[in-house]
Amino acid sequence: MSGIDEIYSKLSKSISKEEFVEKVNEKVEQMGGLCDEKTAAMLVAHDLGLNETGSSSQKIVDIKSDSGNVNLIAKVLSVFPIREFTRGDGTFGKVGNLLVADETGSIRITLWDDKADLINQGFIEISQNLQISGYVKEGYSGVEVNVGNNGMIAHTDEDIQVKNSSVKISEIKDGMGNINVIGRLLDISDTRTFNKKDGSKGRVGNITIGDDTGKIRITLWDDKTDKMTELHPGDAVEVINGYARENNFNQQVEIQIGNHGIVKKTETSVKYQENFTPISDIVPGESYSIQGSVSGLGEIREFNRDDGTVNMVSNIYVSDDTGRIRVAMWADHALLVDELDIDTPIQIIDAYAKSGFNEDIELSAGNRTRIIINP
DNA sequence: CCCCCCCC
Repeated sequence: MSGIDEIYSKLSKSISKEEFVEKVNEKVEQMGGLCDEKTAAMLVAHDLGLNETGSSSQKIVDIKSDSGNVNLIAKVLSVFPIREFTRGDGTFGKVGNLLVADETGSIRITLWDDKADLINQGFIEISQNLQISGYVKEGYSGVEVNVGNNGMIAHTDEDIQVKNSSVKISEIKDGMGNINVIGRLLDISDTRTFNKKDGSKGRVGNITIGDDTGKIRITLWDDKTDKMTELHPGDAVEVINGYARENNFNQQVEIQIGNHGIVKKTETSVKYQENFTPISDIVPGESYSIQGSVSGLGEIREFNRDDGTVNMVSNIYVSDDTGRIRVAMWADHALLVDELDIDTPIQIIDAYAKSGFNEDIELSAGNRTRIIINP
């Protein structure tokens, strides 16, 4: 082993002796015994992106598509679920992705097979600091670092300052963590209480924010719901360290604010423009916002739901240049008919479209819908 | 981890 000791001495900051020796032995085997240990050690160092002067870590901003093998130290911002696939030769493969960042930027990491398994094994989690060795490739969404058999993922104690940049709402995808975003507060829900699995009471509430790229629902849990009483529609709101999840309710991606997340008022100015859909473009199965004027008014009706509770509904019609649609206004919204006349300008924001009475398309204005009269 | 899409 003396041949490899000399090489290892320059890499000792980046990899344990044990792991290095293991990789050297694997390399010798891979080469069918055609190279000696020292050569194998040099190849392993090369695979790991560690050159022999021992200067190891590359900054993310410097990683380019032709960087070859690289070694970087970065913080995990997001962990994406593993996918399994079948290769052309019939064997199974696994692939997983991370988003990591250092003080110079962020980059996507693609993990293959055993390395992808590290995600499921809980070895890789959001906010961890990792040392990563892999090879750079131009991926689907830009330059990424691939970590396969010859690569390495290790925990590191090194302190990493992450470039703290906020994202636009349209960039937020399922699975993202450490999300910082600024938006205009559009809507605040009531706080609901519910029973947790362990029998204790939980609290949950929602706000909706928008920026110039879209809008997104934010879910606040437990103590974080207290913050909602301090916020008002129109406020500029900053989210720090949220995480994105697709809800299992209507498959929309939302920002979750857990223990480590923050929501607060900020003085930044935020542009938001509601995106209204022409009435003739509405198809069932999605939420829409429309703007037009009242062209029909119904009565408030009370009814009993299957579970015995009483609810009320009123129906109105709204017209724009392209068409006319029925809008069912549920619960408190039903009372608005008393404030409406024919031709009253109105905006119905975030109402669900479905096929209703007589198979006509109608909008359902429930408790996630905002209705603005005389906007 | 929780939730309207219900009426005639």
